[in-house]
Amino acid sequence: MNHYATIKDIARILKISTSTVSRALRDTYDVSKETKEKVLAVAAELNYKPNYNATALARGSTYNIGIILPMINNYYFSTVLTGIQEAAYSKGFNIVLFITNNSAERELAIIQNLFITSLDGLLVCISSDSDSCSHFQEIIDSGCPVVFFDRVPSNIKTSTVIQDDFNGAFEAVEHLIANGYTRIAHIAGPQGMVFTERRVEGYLAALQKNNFPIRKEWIIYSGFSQEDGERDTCRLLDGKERPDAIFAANDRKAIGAMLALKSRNIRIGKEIGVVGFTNDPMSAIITPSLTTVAEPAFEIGRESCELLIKHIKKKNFIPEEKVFPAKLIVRESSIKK
Amino acid sequence: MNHYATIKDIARILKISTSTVSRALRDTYDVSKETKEKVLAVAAELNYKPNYNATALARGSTYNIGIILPMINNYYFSTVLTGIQEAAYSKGFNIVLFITNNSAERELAIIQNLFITSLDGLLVCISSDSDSCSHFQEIIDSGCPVVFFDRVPSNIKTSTVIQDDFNGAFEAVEHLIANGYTRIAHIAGPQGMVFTERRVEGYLAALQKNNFPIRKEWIIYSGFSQEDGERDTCRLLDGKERPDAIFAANDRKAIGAMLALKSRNIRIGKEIGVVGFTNDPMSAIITPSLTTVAEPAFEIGRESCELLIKHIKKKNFIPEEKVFPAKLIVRESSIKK
DNA sequence: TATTTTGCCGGGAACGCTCTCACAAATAAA
DNA sequence: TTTATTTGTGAGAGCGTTCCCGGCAAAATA
Repeated sequence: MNHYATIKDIARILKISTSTVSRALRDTYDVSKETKEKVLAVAAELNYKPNYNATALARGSTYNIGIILPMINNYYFSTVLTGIQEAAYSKGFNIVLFITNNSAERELAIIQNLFITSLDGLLVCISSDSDSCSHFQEIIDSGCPVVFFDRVPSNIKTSTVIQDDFNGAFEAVEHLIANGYTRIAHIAGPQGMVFTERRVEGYLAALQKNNFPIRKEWIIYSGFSQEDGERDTCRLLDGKERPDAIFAANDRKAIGAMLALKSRNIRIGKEIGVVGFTNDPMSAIITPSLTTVAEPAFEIGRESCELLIKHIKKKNFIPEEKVFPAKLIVRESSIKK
Repeated sequence: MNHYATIKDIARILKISTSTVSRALRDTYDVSKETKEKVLAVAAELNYKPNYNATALARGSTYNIGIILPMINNYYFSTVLTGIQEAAYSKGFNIVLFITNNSAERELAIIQNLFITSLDGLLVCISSDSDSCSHFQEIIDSGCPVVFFDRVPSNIKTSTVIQDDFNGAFEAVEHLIANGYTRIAHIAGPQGMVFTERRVEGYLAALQKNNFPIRKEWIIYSGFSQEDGERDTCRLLDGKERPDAIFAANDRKAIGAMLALKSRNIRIGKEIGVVGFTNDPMSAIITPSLTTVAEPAFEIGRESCELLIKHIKKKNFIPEEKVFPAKLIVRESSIKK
């Protein structure tokens, strides 16, 4: 490794003790102005850099927080991560990033090999088919604060940050109904995930409120990708009864749906309405533009991180549950005109 | 911090020395099978986790690499980061992420406060207006391997990984010429950046090869965003002589250009051709679909990281320069038909 | 003047681990 | 049997900090 000057070097040069140097560098009061200045001068001259590992070992706390994400190469997660980073940076924390690729195995491997002793806290969005909750529980029990966001486990008591999936879905479906669509299908996320269920519940609640029948075959659970959306839509179109609107669990699936409709020359909006969820920039670019439910991704990331840091700073925190509102953004894909 | 069992605890229980425990856990040969098994059993029972900071301090090397990126919430960088993460994970390295928000000040602040002693290496894409090269030089001189990718500084001798910007731009413009466009403008990235210049050079070389005149007013330097592309395009359209094709330095700018053309009811392709650079998924979604030059983002990330790890493992490396080919993807926006 | 307070500093243990060296016991070679 | 080699283990220093404790002079108070 690179060899930098240490406080011992500074102490030797100034013929003072290492403790004094340490105090001077940390700007503690117990040191005279002159020696402090001398120390800082020598430190600058030697290009002194504090050894993070030594500090962490001595103090018992690193300024690192671990982030576990299913993926980062889409709008939502990259924006969340940007928000996390913003909060961490402003509070002097570093981010150690882990990506699970939506794989439960990988998530498990990461957690097991996680050098948890070098992290002050953990921010996690569980992978879609995750079943590693007991491992998280173990980490929490050991005293390491953990905050979950977006995809949260149902059976762990700790802080969570999510968007209002139920009301977002509810509003989306009500909007479709208000615009004259009567046969509304839902292409959902993977079964078993909390946010999938909440969005389904919002969908169902809107149907019930308006006295629309519920058709099981019009709720299709699958993955998050554009291809999943395309496949789900084809299944719907090939069914006995064709819906006249599709509410998708996210924008990628909605875009997949739109591509499927386009390839069959079905006019989006006029013949079949489409609403997504996320407000991916793509939704504004695609033709026709996609009506969607906006999630405050940046804010969710920032808030999650701030909450975690709060927990790190005062232990014995009481878990909080933060819910961000989701906002309907009406565009062309859901207007019959 | 969380309190975990240490090797001392294990040693005390088994009445052996800490050195033996250390050896057993690291699976060194210098320990008998029985004691090793006993140690592992006790370690598992106590839920022993190695203290990363202590290990790093004693060994003089962490398994952390720092990543400095201008931003991550777009296709290119989030995909590069995914590639980096893949390589790091498979080699047992952790990623510490820093984001500069395209700000030179922020980049400088990050570098200065970088706890460089806790990083084995650094992977960086400099921010657009970066002028902090001397700081990087200092880090390199101190013995910390640094690999630059995508946006590389021109005056630092170390390994770099980039795509073939010159030939990508050259092919894009040749393609436009081959499709009958004769007045080709270029909306470029920020002036002074290596990759901006290379793409401009490729653009100019293609014009020269085909004996097209070069018009300074048809080369506009600005930022990377969609809004920049929109603004640049409006300037071109409002100029004395209107171009019949626009080659944009990236897809975001190209999409901005398309939006500007659409809002003026200019038919993209037929009246004015557009070519981008990146192969952002949006380029396939937008109507008409956008012809672009694909960059192998994931591979660039993976390769950069592997190169860095190679440098970490054997010091006194000789700098390498890796260039990935860029590939033209023809779609609708550049076809007159 | 005697005593307490204050400001400044040094000594040294501690954090949890790795690694070198030394040494005894077991084995192989002479 | 003697000598050399291998194998398994322990002792202890060291990595670069922080932090508690105590000392000592100067200043403030009695």
